[in-house]
Amino acid sequence: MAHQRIEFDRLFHALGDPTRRAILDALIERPISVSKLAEPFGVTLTAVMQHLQILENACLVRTEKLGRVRTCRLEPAGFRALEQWIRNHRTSWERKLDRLGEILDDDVEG
Amino acid sequence: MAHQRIEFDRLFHALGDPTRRAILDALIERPISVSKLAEPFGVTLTAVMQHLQILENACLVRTEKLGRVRTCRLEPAGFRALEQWIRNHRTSWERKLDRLGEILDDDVEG
DNA sequence: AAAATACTGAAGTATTCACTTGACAATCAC
DNA sequence: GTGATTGTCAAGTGAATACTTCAGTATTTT
Repeated sequence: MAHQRIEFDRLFHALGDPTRRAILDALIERPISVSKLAEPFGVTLTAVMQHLQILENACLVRTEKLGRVRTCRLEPAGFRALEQWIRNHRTSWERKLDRLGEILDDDVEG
Repeated sequence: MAHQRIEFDRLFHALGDPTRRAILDALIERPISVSKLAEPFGVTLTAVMQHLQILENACLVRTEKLGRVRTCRLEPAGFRALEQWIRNHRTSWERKLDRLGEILDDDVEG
């Protein structure tokens, strides 16, 4: 499924940037405007807007403009997709990884 | 923790490429050599080597050279880190996301 | 209406990315 | 040994990325 692949490309790419993960952490607290969001990071409003667009494309953030203020909040879809991706892969990995874990237990601890 | 941040940068960046995710899927089946791994993808050996290095840096893959053959296999650490990241964030998200879910159930506007 | 606020759009820049080519080991098969 | 196989290294290319600046456009506020 090519469409799914692109979705995960966008999702993982979005999460691969520390500023964007920090934006998500900020949005956990509460929905806030773009400029409030930009304050803590040492970057321009424009840069934050660009990050937000990437986060929106990854379905991790949703924004809504009321008057002149654009309010940003978390969007469940992206997180759910990520969890599902892991769940799907964990099933197949577990077999191999747990077996590998046993092997590793012989050499290393932890 | 700056070190942790870099670790997740590498992890998510590694997962953000479809070829690298396909490499991981291939390695679920069994450990294989670099050239066997390269076959299905329409890219050069060198390209696959570069992907492997990124996957190794993300602790998603481990490789070992015996004779002239380098064998690649899954490495648990990266996957475990990813699961932990989600677990850590899910705790804080759940409150907001579940509440958001309820709100969305009430007033879905197009 | 004039000024301040909050964002938007276009364009530019330096860096990183995914990939290639081509020359060079190292190792195995004969 | 010779030659095929398997991988490695260095350098280059075109596209994407993260960021900037600066000139707008709406929307309050006064």
